[in-house]
Amino acid sequence: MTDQIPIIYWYRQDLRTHDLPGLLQAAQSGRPVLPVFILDDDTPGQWRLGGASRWWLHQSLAALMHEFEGLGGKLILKCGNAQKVLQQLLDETGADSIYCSRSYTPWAVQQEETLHASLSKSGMRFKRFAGSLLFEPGSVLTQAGQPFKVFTPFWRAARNAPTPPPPRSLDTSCCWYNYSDEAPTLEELALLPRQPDWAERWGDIWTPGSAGAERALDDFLAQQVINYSEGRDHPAMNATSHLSPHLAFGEISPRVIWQRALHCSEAYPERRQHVDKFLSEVGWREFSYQLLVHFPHIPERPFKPQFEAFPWLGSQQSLQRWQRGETGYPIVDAGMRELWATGYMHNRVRMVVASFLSKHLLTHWREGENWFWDTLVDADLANNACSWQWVAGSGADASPYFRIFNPVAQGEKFDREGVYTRRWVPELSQLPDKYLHKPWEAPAEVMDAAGICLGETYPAPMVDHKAAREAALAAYASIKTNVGRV
DNA sequence: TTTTGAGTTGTTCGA
DNA sequence: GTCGAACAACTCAAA
Repeated sequence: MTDQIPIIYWYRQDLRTHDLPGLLQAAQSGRPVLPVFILDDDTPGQWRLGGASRWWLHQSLAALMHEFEGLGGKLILKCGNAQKVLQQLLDETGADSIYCSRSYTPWAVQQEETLHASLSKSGMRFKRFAGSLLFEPGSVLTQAGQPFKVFTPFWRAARNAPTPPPPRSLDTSCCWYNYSDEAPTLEELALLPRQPDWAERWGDIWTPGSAGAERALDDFLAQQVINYSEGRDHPAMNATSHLSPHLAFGEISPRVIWQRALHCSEAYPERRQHVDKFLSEVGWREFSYQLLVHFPHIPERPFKPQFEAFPWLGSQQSLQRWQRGETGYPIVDAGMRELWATGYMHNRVRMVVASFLSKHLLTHWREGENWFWDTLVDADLANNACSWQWVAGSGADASPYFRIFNPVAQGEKFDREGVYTRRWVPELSQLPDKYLHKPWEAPAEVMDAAGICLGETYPAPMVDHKAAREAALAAYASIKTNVGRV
């Protein structure tokens, strides 16, 4: 009775049931399907999930388990080395096949290859399906057959490439495998923070899971997208999609985003420019993934090799002030505190704080990358690594070295009324707009009236902008001579 | 092979 | 206050 031999569907980064080709094919086989999620903290090494991501994962798994109940099935949880756990499951259930959604992070690619080799030796089938991206890495190449290193031509080529396949739903008539052996509960995975529970109120801000993701997309395309191109730069405006954590955990398929966004463009031609801008942000995710696949050292080493010689400084103490939002530059501190309080930071502010760490504090971008990895609910290896390298100047298509964000000018330009800054740095809330982004310039009577004492109630700026800028330019100049010699 | 045009997100300076 | 130019070459991608 081969049709009774179960298929294991192995969940990792794509925590949904909709538009998941591997799950669909398993279900269509008519054989019983056993969906399993394995928490593997063994294989990823330094890139095991960070704290904020674990909180999200817990909520997302709860949502996915609920989805399976609605489908009449049950998602099984396991933890440990995924290869061993899967081998055990094959033995226990008599399954002969494992399906999954293909991964692109270097450790996961390695893990899949090892698994593939060992399974094919024992006659088992291991099938990987494309589910996380619009364009498979390697499918969009230059005319010379090379990966793109510049975003604009990459995205132009992608948009001219065959369009991603339309999303496909799961049939309702699936046959699920009845797994009765022991498996940990969600609580036993111990993904939630305790003592202290710093995520206590995150449930008010976020709705992890596919339903929350779909709602975020629909709301965005119905409302915020109308003014996305400009609004997206203003952190107080709530003009962005907030889809990043949903995408990072695959709760929504990028093909669904693509299809609905284009549909929105067709229905409302005046939104087209904004929709295109939004899609190009999704395009940056695609770009980062294809860079990561072709240059797997990107999370650890500079993309531009001359940056190996960059004279990074940065003390543990200054890193800590940046992490805690105590730099004395209000827009930087607002961003770092938003991150700590919510597991998220507005994109514009991410650039400002990243520029500040790497250029004003001359701290290695990997310190920032690690901090973001641990604290962001949308932490994504490809986006995180490529974006940090972009800001630091060592990445592909990077920000030029002389582009050093002025945190005062950025605050005044993008948070003119100070709504964002006052929200996250409340000790400055009484300061007039004119001085909000540079409290050290406020006259004594203004500071008194606002109840602020620099160095006591709010830190004095930890570096002088002008001096820091010049030091950064000098540091960058020092590796340029290296380029000439190579 | 060589040539040519272009490249996410900025800042500062001087007119 | 506003505007344009300089920043500083370099690498990429296509013709």
